[in-house]
Amino acid sequence: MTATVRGVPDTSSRQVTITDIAREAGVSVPTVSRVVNGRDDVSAATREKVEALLRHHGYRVQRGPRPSRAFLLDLVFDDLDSPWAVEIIRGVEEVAHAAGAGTVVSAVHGRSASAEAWLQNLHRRASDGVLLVTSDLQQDLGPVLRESSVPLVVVDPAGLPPVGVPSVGATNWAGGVAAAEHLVRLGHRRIAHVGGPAHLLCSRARLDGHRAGVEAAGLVLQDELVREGDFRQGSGLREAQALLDLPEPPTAVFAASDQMALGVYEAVRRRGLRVPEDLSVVGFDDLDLATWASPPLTTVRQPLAEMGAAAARTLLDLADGREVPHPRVELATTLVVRSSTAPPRGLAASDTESGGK
Amino acid sequence: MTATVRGVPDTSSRQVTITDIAREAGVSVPTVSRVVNGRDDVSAATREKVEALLRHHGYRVQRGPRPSRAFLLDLVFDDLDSPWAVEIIRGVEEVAHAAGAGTVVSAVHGRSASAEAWLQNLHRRASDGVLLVTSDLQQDLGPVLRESSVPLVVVDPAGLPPVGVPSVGATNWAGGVAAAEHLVRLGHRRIAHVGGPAHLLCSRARLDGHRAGVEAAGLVLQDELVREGDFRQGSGLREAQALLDLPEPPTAVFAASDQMALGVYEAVRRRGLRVPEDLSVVGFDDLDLATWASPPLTTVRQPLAEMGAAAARTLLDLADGREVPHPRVELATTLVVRSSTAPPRGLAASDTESGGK
DNA sequence: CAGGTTTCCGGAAGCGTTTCCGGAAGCGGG
DNA sequence: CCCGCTTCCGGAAACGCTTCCGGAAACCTG
Repeated sequence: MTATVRGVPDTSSRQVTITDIAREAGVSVPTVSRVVNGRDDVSAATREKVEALLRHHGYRVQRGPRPSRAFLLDLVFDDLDSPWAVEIIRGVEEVAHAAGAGTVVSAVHGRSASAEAWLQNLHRRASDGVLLVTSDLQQDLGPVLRESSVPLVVVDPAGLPPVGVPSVGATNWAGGVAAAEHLVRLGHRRIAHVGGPAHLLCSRARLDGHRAGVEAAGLVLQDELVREGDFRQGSGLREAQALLDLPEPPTAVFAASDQMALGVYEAVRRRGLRVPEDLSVVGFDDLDLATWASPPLTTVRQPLAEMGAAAARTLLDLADGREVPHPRVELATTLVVRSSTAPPRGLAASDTESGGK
Repeated sequence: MTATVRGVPDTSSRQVTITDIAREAGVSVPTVSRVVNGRDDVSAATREKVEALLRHHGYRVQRGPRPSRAFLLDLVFDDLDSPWAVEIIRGVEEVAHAAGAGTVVSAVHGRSASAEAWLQNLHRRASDGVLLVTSDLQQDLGPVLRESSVPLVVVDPAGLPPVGVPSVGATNWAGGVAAAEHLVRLGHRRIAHVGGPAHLLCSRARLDGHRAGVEAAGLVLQDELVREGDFRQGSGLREAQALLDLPEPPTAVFAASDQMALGVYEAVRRRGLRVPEDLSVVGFDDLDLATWASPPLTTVRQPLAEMGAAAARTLLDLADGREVPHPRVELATTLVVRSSTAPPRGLAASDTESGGK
């Protein structure tokens, strides 16, 4: 099968118009127009005939009025390098699909350079709205999008979203509290934090929650136990190694993402230690991989798909010119206890809280 | 901040036209047209003035000629429930973005019911082409898409793609051989296979490769050691448990996906056994999670992003009416040795091949 | 300053499509 | 056979936009 394949079957000379179709079908131009637009005041016979020709010539409308809506939602990530993203995509896609809209996924790899070009594309395809996900660009793009009057919703805002821009997030702070409380109850006193980039709102909220949960038990979160990562596994490994090198290493680690938690696992493994016997680990997100890590990871569940879905619904409301009742939504996080947390070594399982899901 | 937000700022009465803008700006209609289309034969002052009005009124083209290309690529998955997908998306998005096109991601959850509706959407938005990923729908949709003359490329074909439809895959068979050879060289004799759904081409190829690799060493792959999963973790767990229950359990497992390999990990963990001491495990895909599993997973790398990119390039070629030189492409798989494979218990590390990455 | 070139813009014509309106059939009931 | 009604379709006009072309003004160049 070495035959090559041609893309457009009929590249005769010029795009066909309804005039051509009309002439060939022996009907008038308006009639063809009616068929194309699915009006019902055309006889079955005529419709059949015209439709056949339409299909045969691969007719595509090429001037006429543009539809008021493009039925496209733009979903913009900073990067597409994590299973994280697919959860959001799934939520958005489901809602968009139900509304007959397509989901355009893009990544503004890093810098505004490509963002400029991306904006042009956006404008050309007349997207109905933009969902911006945890992006540093939020600050740069926000105003531009605002001005171009494209509906905008921010998912998991990186900072305070501009006024008038609805956002959907999760209760990061509460999640941090829950994680800390869980570990405290197990008897841990030195609970380290491996956070995300400090300039992100969600990172700060998780850390503050952690601190609050610890302090509620009359403990303090020492500075040496707070490390900054970038949500990726590598940073979890790196920071966990630093923590284990401490003269008095922690007995538990709360990592601000599941991926970093896996990095912590690896640091533990490389030391010949074990989770949770030597170190308890709590993650954040509850991605698929949390269930299937060895051991299954205790983590703070963040309903990513639901967040995407909620954001998409809000965006569709905006695009339709409906009012958005709740410009700021935070969905609840919940602690999911699995097998990566246990009482610290040397402490009898007093009021044990570990165990299966 | 309880203020509601309105989507469309100016819903005065009627959509603004360039005629309105022209009148208000005190210029002619063609001039506004030129500004809108970014022509360069407009003075800076005039352009500025018109652009301001355009923005202010939120002008959107509403008739004129449609662009010949929509600059949209449709990327269709069966389901969006795996980190798998995001790799493909990334590859496609990169190429599409570079070509100024958007990537529309959708999931035809299961059945043709929604596929029908989806096709309608597709047609309405006049997508430039469709990338179909490992879908059972390939058979159903293929012909329909064919007739509607939408360029189509199949990624990781589920079966033999229809003639005339280019496809991009990976050398699944060779990957299976590599995995088996690696395990045989470590001294394994009973190497089980946990495969994907048998009706998928890639599943069959991986199993056949496994068999071939084993037989090349003068061994046979016994039927009891061949299990069928669905590429997801749960099935890996289930099938591995069945294998471990065998009177003479295998000393190594080749799972046809990384996710199933993690399921195998979990089965081993639940038995109180260890990887690789008690069971060597090889996966397939080399997703991110393979690197960060405990222990890091030896796996057959499948260049998913590159596959997506190659498919997208092919699709763009088709959409442009260029000829596609290679209707069928298979990208190379490579074995990545990490720490989940070792010689079987009771066998001295003869010609050891385990070790770090 | 004459002549040529470039820059910038408007009038007119044209694009493919839709909308409006009216007329020709077809049909059943008186 | 006529009447009113519906169904189906065509001519003409309108739609919003683009392209073509020519002319006025500004800007050089010697």
